[in-house]
Amino acid sequence: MPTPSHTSIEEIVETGRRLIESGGIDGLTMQKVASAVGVRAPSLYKHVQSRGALIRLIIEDVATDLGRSLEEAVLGDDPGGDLVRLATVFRDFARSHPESYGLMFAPIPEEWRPATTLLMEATGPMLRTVEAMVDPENALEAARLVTAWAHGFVSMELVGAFRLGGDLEDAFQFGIERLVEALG
Amino acid sequence: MPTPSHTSIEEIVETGRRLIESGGIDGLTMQKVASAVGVRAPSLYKHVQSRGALIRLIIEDVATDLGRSLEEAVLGDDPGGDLVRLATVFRDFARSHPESYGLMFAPIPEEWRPATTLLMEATGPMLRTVEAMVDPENALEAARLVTAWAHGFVSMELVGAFRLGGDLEDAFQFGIERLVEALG
DNA sequence: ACCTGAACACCGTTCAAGT
DNA sequence: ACCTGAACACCGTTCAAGT
Repeated sequence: MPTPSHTSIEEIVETGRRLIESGGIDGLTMQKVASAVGVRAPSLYKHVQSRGALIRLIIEDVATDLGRSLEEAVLGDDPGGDLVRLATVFRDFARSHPESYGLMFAPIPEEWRPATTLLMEATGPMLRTVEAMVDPENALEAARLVTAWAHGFVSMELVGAFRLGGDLEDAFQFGIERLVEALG
Repeated sequence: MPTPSHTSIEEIVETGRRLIESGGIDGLTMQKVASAVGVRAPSLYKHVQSRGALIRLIIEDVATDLGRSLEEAVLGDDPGGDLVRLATVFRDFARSHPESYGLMFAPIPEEWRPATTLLMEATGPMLRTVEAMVDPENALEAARLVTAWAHGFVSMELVGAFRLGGDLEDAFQFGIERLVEALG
Protein backbone atom coordinates (compact mmCIF):
# COMPACT_ATOMS: atom_id res chain seq x y z
CA MET A 1 0.00 0.00 0.00
CA PRO A 2 1.51 3.33 -1.07
CA THR A 3 2.39 5.67 1.76
CA PRO A 4 3.02 9.38 1.09
CA SER A 5 6.51 10.78 1.60
CA HIS A 6 7.12 12.42 4.97
CA THR A 7 9.75 14.73 3.52
CA SER A 8 11.15 16.00 0.23
CA ILE A 9 14.47 16.54 -1.46
CA GLU A 10 14.04 20.29 -1.01
CA GLU A 11 13.51 19.95 2.72
CA ILE A 12 16.46 17.58 3.01
CA VAL A 13 18.82 19.94 1.16
CA GLU A 14 17.63 22.95 3.14
CA THR A 15 18.04 21.09 6.43
CA GLY A 16 21.47 19.81 5.47
CA ARG A 17 22.58 23.29 4.51
CA ARG A 18 21.47 24.60 7.89
CA LEU A 19 23.35 21.80 9.66
CA ILE A 20 26.54 22.60 7.72
CA GLU A 21 26.23 26.29 8.46
CA SER A 22 25.84 25.64 12.18
CA GLY A 23 28.30 22.79 12.66
CA GLY A 24 30.55 22.57 9.64
CA ILE A 25 30.75 19.63 7.29
CA ASP A 26 31.17 17.18 10.18
CA GLY A 27 27.90 18.49 11.59
CA LEU A 28 26.10 17.02 8.59
CA THR A 29 25.26 13.43 9.49
CA MET A 30 22.50 11.45 7.87
CA GLN A 31 21.05 10.75 11.29
CA LYS A 32 20.80 14.45 12.17
CA VAL A 33 19.24 15.29 8.83
CA ALA A 34 16.79 12.43 9.23
CA SER A 35 15.68 13.37 12.71
CA ALA A 36 15.36 17.04 11.70
CA VAL A 37 12.99 16.15 8.86
CA GLY A 38 11.14 13.53 10.91
CA VAL A 39 12.26 10.21 9.48
CA ARG A 40 14.98 7.61 10.19
CA ALA A 41 18.30 7.70 8.39
CA PRO A 42 17.61 4.83 5.96
CA SER A 43 14.57 6.67 4.58
CA LEU A 44 16.80 9.48 3.29
CA TYR A 45 18.15 7.10 0.69
CA LYS A 46 14.75 7.17 -1.03
CA HIS A 47 15.48 10.83 -1.85
CA VAL A 48 19.23 11.06 -2.14
CA GLN A 49 21.84 8.61 -3.34
CA SER A 50 24.40 9.11 -0.58
CA ARG A 51 25.73 11.62 1.93
CA GLY A 52 28.22 12.78 -0.70
CA ALA A 53 25.45 13.38 -3.23
CA LEU A 54 23.55 15.39 -0.61
CA ILE A 55 26.62 17.52 0.09
CA ARG A 56 26.97 18.15 -3.63
CA LEU A 57 23.36 19.29 -3.88
CA ILE A 58 23.89 21.64 -0.95
CA ILE A 59 27.01 23.21 -2.46
CA GLU A 60 25.23 23.61 -5.78
CA ASP A 61 22.37 25.34 -3.97
CA VAL A 62 24.84 27.74 -2.38
CA ALA A 63 26.57 28.39 -5.71
CA THR A 64 23.22 29.23 -7.29
CA ASP A 65 22.46 31.70 -4.51
CA LEU A 66 25.87 33.32 -4.89
CA GLY A 67 25.31 33.70 -8.62
CA ARG A 68 21.97 35.38 -8.02
CA SER A 69 23.48 37.79 -5.51
CA LEU A 70 26.26 38.69 -7.92
CA GLU A 71 23.81 39.28 -10.77
CA GLU A 72 21.96 41.81 -8.67
CA ALA A 73 25.18 43.72 -8.07
CA VAL A 74 25.68 44.48 -11.77
CA LEU A 75 24.04 47.78 -12.75
CA GLY A 76 25.59 47.88 -16.20
CA ASP A 77 26.39 51.57 -16.41
CA ASP A 78 29.97 51.60 -15.14
CA PRO A 79 32.07 48.41 -15.33
CA GLY A 80 34.63 49.66 -12.80
CA GLY A 81 31.90 50.45 -10.29
CA ASP A 82 30.21 47.14 -11.04
CA LEU A 83 33.43 45.28 -10.35
CA VAL A 84 33.79 46.96 -6.96
CA ARG A 85 30.20 46.09 -6.14
CA LEU A 86 30.69 42.50 -7.32
CA ALA A 87 33.75 42.08 -5.10
CA THR A 88 31.91 43.51 -2.11
CA VAL A 89 28.85 41.32 -2.62
CA PHE A 90 31.12 38.31 -3.08
CA ARG A 91 32.84 38.97 0.22
CA ASP A 92 29.59 39.70 2.06
CA PHE A 93 28.10 36.45 0.78
CA ALA A 94 31.09 34.46 1.99
CA ARG A 95 31.00 36.10 5.40
CA SER A 96 27.31 35.46 5.89
CA HIS A 97 27.53 31.79 4.80
CA PRO A 98 31.08 30.97 5.93
CA GLU A 99 30.79 27.19 6.21
CA SER A 100 28.88 26.54 3.02
CA TYR A 101 30.84 29.12 1.02
CA GLY A 102 34.03 27.46 2.23
CA LEU A 103 32.99 24.19 0.63
CA MET A 104 32.46 25.68 -2.82
CA PHE A 105 36.14 25.62 -3.81
CA ALA A 106 37.41 23.33 -1.07
CA PRO A 107 39.52 20.21 -1.65
CA ILE A 108 36.81 17.63 -1.08
CA PRO A 109 36.23 14.19 -2.62
CA GLU A 110 35.35 14.21 -6.30
CA GLU A 111 31.89 12.82 -5.58
CA TRP A 112 31.00 15.85 -3.44
CA ARG A 113 32.17 18.48 -5.96
CA PRO A 114 29.55 20.73 -7.49
CA ALA A 115 29.03 20.59 -11.25
CA THR A 116 31.60 22.87 -12.86
CA THR A 117 28.80 24.39 -14.94
CA LEU A 118 27.21 25.75 -11.78
CA LEU A 119 30.46 27.22 -10.51
CA MET A 120 30.96 28.98 -13.82
CA GLU A 121 27.41 30.29 -13.86
CA ALA A 122 27.90 31.61 -10.33
CA THR A 123 30.99 33.59 -11.31
CA GLY A 124 29.50 34.56 -14.68
CA PRO A 125 28.69 38.15 -13.68
CA MET A 126 32.39 38.70 -12.92
CA LEU A 127 33.38 37.51 -16.39
CA ARG A 128 30.77 39.64 -18.15
CA THR A 129 31.76 42.75 -16.23
CA VAL A 130 35.44 42.24 -16.91
CA GLU A 131 34.65 41.70 -20.60
CA ALA A 132 33.41 45.28 -20.70
CA MET A 133 36.76 46.53 -19.37
CA VAL A 134 39.54 44.80 -21.29
CA ASP A 135 40.46 43.56 -24.75
CA PRO A 136 38.43 40.50 -25.72
CA GLU A 137 41.52 38.33 -25.97
CA ASN A 138 42.38 39.09 -22.34
CA ALA A 139 38.90 38.83 -20.88
CA LEU A 140 39.14 35.28 -19.56
CA GLU A 141 42.56 35.85 -18.03
CA ALA A 142 41.44 39.12 -16.45
CA ALA A 143 38.29 37.55 -15.02
CA ARG A 144 40.41 34.78 -13.53
CA LEU A 145 42.67 37.37 -11.92
CA VAL A 146 39.73 39.04 -10.19
CA THR A 147 37.93 35.83 -9.25
CA ALA A 148 41.09 34.21 -7.89
CA TRP A 149 41.86 37.26 -5.80
CA ALA A 150 38.32 37.55 -4.44
CA HIS A 151 38.10 33.87 -3.54
CA GLY A 152 41.61 33.82 -2.12
CA PHE A 153 40.97 36.87 0.01
CA VAL A 154 37.70 35.73 1.52
CA SER A 155 38.78 32.15 2.05
CA MET A 156 41.92 33.29 3.85
CA GLU A 157 39.88 35.77 5.84
CA LEU A 158 37.39 33.05 6.83
CA VAL A 159 40.03 30.71 8.20
CA GLY A 160 41.78 33.53 10.03
CA ALA A 161 44.95 33.49 7.94
CA PHE A 162 45.26 37.29 8.00
CA ARG A 163 46.47 38.00 11.51
CA LEU A 164 49.42 40.29 11.07
CA GLY A 165 47.20 43.14 12.22
CA GLY A 166 46.17 45.89 9.87
CA ASP A 167 42.65 46.57 8.74
CA LEU A 168 41.05 43.92 6.54
CA GLU A 169 38.62 46.44 5.05
CA ASP A 170 41.62 48.52 3.97
CA ALA A 171 43.30 45.48 2.48
CA PHE A 172 40.17 44.54 0.55
CA GLN A 173 39.68 48.10 -0.74
CA PHE A 174 43.35 48.33 -1.69
CA GLY A 175 43.05 45.08 -3.61
CA ILE A 176 39.94 45.84 -5.62
CA GLU A 177 41.12 49.38 -6.42
CA ARG A 178 44.45 48.16 -7.78
CA LEU A 179 42.70 45.51 -9.83
CA VAL A 180 40.23 47.99 -11.32
CA GLU A 181 43.17 50.26 -12.16
CA ALA A 182 45.14 47.40 -13.67
CA LEU A 183 42.24 46.39 -15.91
CA GLY A 184 40.78 49.82 -16.67
CA MET B 1 59.19 -2.98 32.58
CA PRO B 2 59.94 -0.16 30.13
CA THR B 3 59.58 -1.11 26.47
CA PRO B 4 61.12 1.05 23.76
CA SER B 5 58.83 2.89 21.36
CA HIS B 6 58.21 1.15 18.05
CA THR B 7 57.63 4.43 16.27
CA SER B 8 58.08 8.17 16.66
CA ILE B 9 56.12 11.35 16.20
CA GLU B 10 58.23 12.16 13.14
CA GLU B 11 57.42 8.85 11.51
CA ILE B 12 53.74 9.23 12.36
CA VAL B 13 53.55 12.71 10.84
CA GLU B 14 55.46 11.66 7.74
CA THR B 15 53.23 8.61 7.26
CA GLY B 16 50.08 10.61 7.80
CA ARG B 17 51.21 13.17 5.27
CA ARG B 18 51.79 10.45 2.71
CA LEU B 19 48.33 8.99 3.40
CA ILE B 20 46.69 12.40 2.90
CA GLU B 21 48.59 12.98 -0.30
CA SER B 22 47.50 9.65 -1.71
CA GLY B 23 43.93 9.47 -0.46
CA GLY B 24 42.84 12.90 0.72
CA ILE B 25 41.90 13.78 4.26
CA ASP B 26 39.48 10.84 4.48
CA GLY B 27 42.39 8.56 3.63
CA LEU B 28 43.99 9.46 6.94
CA THR B 29 42.63 7.03 9.49
CA MET B 30 44.32 6.21 12.74
CA GLN B 31 44.18 2.55 11.82
CA LYS B 32 45.99 3.06 8.52
CA VAL B 33 48.64 5.23 10.15
CA ALA B 34 49.09 2.64 12.87
CA SER B 35 49.46 -0.29 10.56
CA ALA B 36 51.86 1.66 8.33
CA VAL B 37 54.16 2.38 11.28
CA GLY B 38 53.77 -1.10 12.72
CA VAL B 39 51.60 -0.65 15.80
CA ARG B 40 47.88 -0.80 16.67
CA ALA B 41 45.75 2.32 16.61
CA PRO B 42 45.55 2.83 20.38
CA SER B 43 49.35 3.09 20.58
CA LEU B 44 49.32 6.24 18.43
CA TYR B 45 47.77 8.07 21.36
CA LYS B 46 51.06 7.77 23.23
CA HIS B 47 52.55 10.08 20.60
CA VAL B 48 49.69 12.30 19.49
CA GLN B 49 46.67 13.64 21.31
CA SER B 50 44.05 12.94 18.67
CA ARG B 51 43.50 12.55 14.93
CA GLY B 52 42.83 16.30 14.73
CA ALA B 53 46.09 17.10 16.46
CA LEU B 54 47.91 14.83 13.99
CA ILE B 55 46.28 16.60 11.05
CA ARG B 56 47.39 19.94 12.50
CA LEU B 57 50.97 18.71 12.79
CA ILE B 58 50.88 17.52 9.18
CA ILE B 59 49.56 20.85 7.88
CA GLU B 60 52.19 22.70 9.89
CA ASP B 61 54.84 20.48 8.38
CA VAL B 62 53.59 21.33 4.91
CA ALA B 63 53.48 25.05 5.71
CA THR B 64 57.08 24.90 6.90
CA ASP B 65 58.14 23.23 3.66
CA LEU B 66 56.29 25.82 1.60
CA GLY B 67 58.02 28.63 3.51
CA ARG B 68 61.42 27.08 2.84
CA SER B 69 60.66 26.74 -0.87
CA LEU B 70 59.55 30.35 -1.06
CA GLU B 71 62.65 31.57 0.74
CA GLU B 72 64.85 29.90 -1.84
CA ALA B 73 63.00 31.76 -4.61
CA VAL B 74 64.06 35.18 -3.32
CA LEU B 75 67.31 36.32 -4.90
CA GLY B 76 67.11 39.86 -3.51
CA ASP B 77 68.37 41.75 -6.54
CA ASP B 78 65.11 42.56 -8.31
CA PRO B 79 61.85 42.61 -6.31
CA GLY B 80 59.65 42.35 -9.42
CA GLY B 81 61.53 39.31 -10.64
CA ASP B 82 61.49 37.85 -7.15
CA LEU B 83 57.72 38.23 -7.00
CA VAL B 84 57.28 36.38 -10.28
CA ARG B 85 59.55 33.61 -9.00
CA LEU B 86 57.67 33.48 -5.68
CA ALA B 87 54.34 33.12 -7.43
CA THR B 88 55.68 30.38 -9.67
CA VAL B 89 57.22 28.44 -6.79
CA PHE B 90 53.99 28.86 -4.82
CA ARG B 91 51.96 27.37 -7.66
CA ASP B 92 54.45 24.57 -8.29
CA PHE B 93 54.40 23.64 -4.62
CA ALA B 94 50.61 23.47 -4.57
CA ARG B 95 50.53 21.35 -7.70
CA SER B 96 53.06 18.88 -6.40
CA HIS B 97 51.35 18.52 -3.00
CA PRO B 98 47.72 19.10 -3.98
CA GLU B 99 45.99 17.37 -1.10
CA SER B 100 48.12 18.68 1.71
CA TYR B 101 48.40 22.16 0.22
CA GLY B 102 44.63 22.24 -0.07
CA LEU B 103 44.29 21.78 3.68
CA MET B 104 46.48 24.76 4.55
CA PHE B 105 43.74 27.37 4.08
CA ALA B 106 40.75 25.03 4.00
CA PRO B 107 37.63 25.41 6.15
CA ILE B 108 38.39 22.66 8.65
CA PRO B 109 37.57 22.35 12.36
CA GLU B 110 39.35 24.80 14.62
CA GLU B 111 41.27 22.00 16.33
CA TRP B 112 42.91 20.98 13.03
CA ARG B 113 43.99 24.48 11.99
CA PRO B 114 47.72 25.19 11.85
CA ALA B 115 49.14 27.83 14.16
CA THR B 116 48.68 31.21 12.52
CA THR B 117 52.33 31.97 13.28
CA LEU B 118 53.39 29.19 10.94
CA LEU B 119 51.11 30.36 8.13
CA MET B 120 52.55 33.85 8.42
CA GLU B 121 56.10 32.55 8.44
CA ALA B 122 55.34 30.52 5.33
CA THR B 123 54.11 33.56 3.43
CA GLY B 124 56.80 35.81 4.94
CA PRO B 125 58.97 35.90 1.79
CA MET B 126 56.01 37.37 -0.11
CA LEU B 127 55.61 40.16 2.42
CA ARG B 128 59.31 41.00 2.48
CA THR B 129 59.52 41.10 -1.30
CA VAL B 130 56.45 43.32 -1.60
CA GLU B 131 57.90 45.62 1.07
CA ALA B 132 60.75 46.36 -1.34
CA MET B 133 58.26 47.46 -4.01
CA VAL B 134 55.67 49.73 -2.38
CA ASP B 135 55.30 52.48 0.21
CA PRO B 136 55.71 51.10 3.73
CA GLU B 137 52.15 52.08 4.68
CA ASN B 138 50.78 49.92 1.85
CA ALA B 139 53.09 46.94 2.25
CA LEU B 140 50.72 44.74 4.24
CA GLU B 141 47.76 45.46 1.94
CA ALA B 142 49.87 44.84 -1.14
CA ALA B 143 51.23 41.57 0.22
CA ARG B 144 47.68 40.46 0.96
CA LEU B 145 46.68 41.26 -2.60
CA VAL B 146 49.41 39.03 -4.02
CA THR B 147 48.98 36.24 -1.49
CA ALA B 148 45.20 36.16 -1.86
CA TRP B 149 45.50 36.01 -5.64
CA ALA B 150 48.13 33.27 -5.57
CA HIS B 151 46.20 31.11 -3.12
CA GLY B 152 42.90 31.76 -4.87
CA PHE B 153 44.35 30.87 -8.25
CA VAL B 154 46.00 27.62 -7.23
CA SER B 155 43.16 26.45 -5.01
CA MET B 156 40.65 27.03 -7.81
CA GLU B 157 42.99 25.34 -10.25
CA LEU B 158 43.37 22.32 -7.95
CA VAL B 159 39.64 21.73 -7.63
CA GLY B 160 39.11 22.19 -11.35
CA ALA B 161 37.11 25.42 -11.10
CA PHE B 162 38.74 26.89 -14.20
CA ARG B 163 37.10 25.01 -17.00
CA LEU B 164 36.00 27.66 -19.44
CA GLY B 165 38.89 26.67 -21.63
CA GLY B 166 41.79 28.99 -22.21
CA ASP B 167 45.33 28.35 -21.12
CA LEU B 168 45.94 28.30 -17.37
CA GLU B 169 49.61 29.17 -17.85
CA ASP B 170 48.53 32.28 -19.73
CA ALA B 171 46.06 33.21 -17.03
CA PHE B 172 48.72 32.81 -14.35
CA GLN B 173 51.27 34.86 -16.28
CA PHE B 174 48.66 37.53 -17.01
CA GLY B 175 47.83 37.72 -13.31
CA ILE B 176 51.33 38.00 -11.91
CA GLU B 177 52.37 40.50 -14.59
CA ARG B 178 49.45 42.80 -13.88
CA LEU B 179 50.13 42.58 -10.15
CA VAL B 180 53.82 43.40 -10.55
CA GLU B 181 52.81 46.35 -12.73
CA ALA B 182 50.21 47.50 -10.24
CA LEU B 183 52.71 47.44 -7.38
CA GLY B 184 55.81 48.55 -9.23
C1' DA C 1 5.71 3.52 -2.32
C1' DC C 2 7.81 4.94 1.52
C1' DC C 3 9.29 3.86 6.33
C1' DT C 4 11.47 1.00 9.81
C1' DG C 5 14.61 -1.88 12.85
C1' DA C 6 18.32 -4.79 12.54
C1' DA C 7 22.60 -5.62 10.83
C1' DC C 8 27.31 -4.78 8.74
C1' DA C 9 31.62 -2.71 8.22
C1' DC C 10 33.82 0.81 9.46
C1' DC C 11 35.42 4.94 12.44
C1' DG C 12 38.06 7.51 16.86
C1' DT C 13 39.01 6.87 21.44
C1' DT C 14 39.41 4.87 26.29
C1' DC C 15 41.16 1.70 29.44
C1' DA C 16 42.55 -2.20 32.02
C1' DA C 17 45.88 -5.68 31.53
C1' DG C 18 50.11 -7.41 29.63
C1' DT C 19 55.38 -7.20 29.19
C1' DA D 1 56.97 2.98 29.41
C1' DC D 2 54.88 1.52 25.61
C1' DC D 3 51.76 -1.93 23.40
C1' DT D 4 47.54 -4.61 23.09
C1' DG D 5 42.64 -6.48 22.74
C1' DA D 6 38.26 -5.47 24.10
C1' DA D 7 34.84 -2.28 24.46
C1' DC D 8 32.03 2.03 23.61
C1' DA D 9 29.69 5.34 21.05
C1' DC D 10 29.32 6.78 16.96
C1' DC D 11 29.23 6.74 11.61
C1' DG D 12 27.09 5.54 6.39
C1' DT D 13 24.66 2.19 4.13
C1' DT D 14 21.93 -2.13 2.91
C1' DC D 15 17.99 -4.87 3.16
C1' DA D 16 14.16 -7.64 4.39
C1' DA D 17 9.86 -6.85 6.46
C1' DG D 18 6.06 -3.89 7.66
C1' DT D 19 2.00 -0.80 6.26
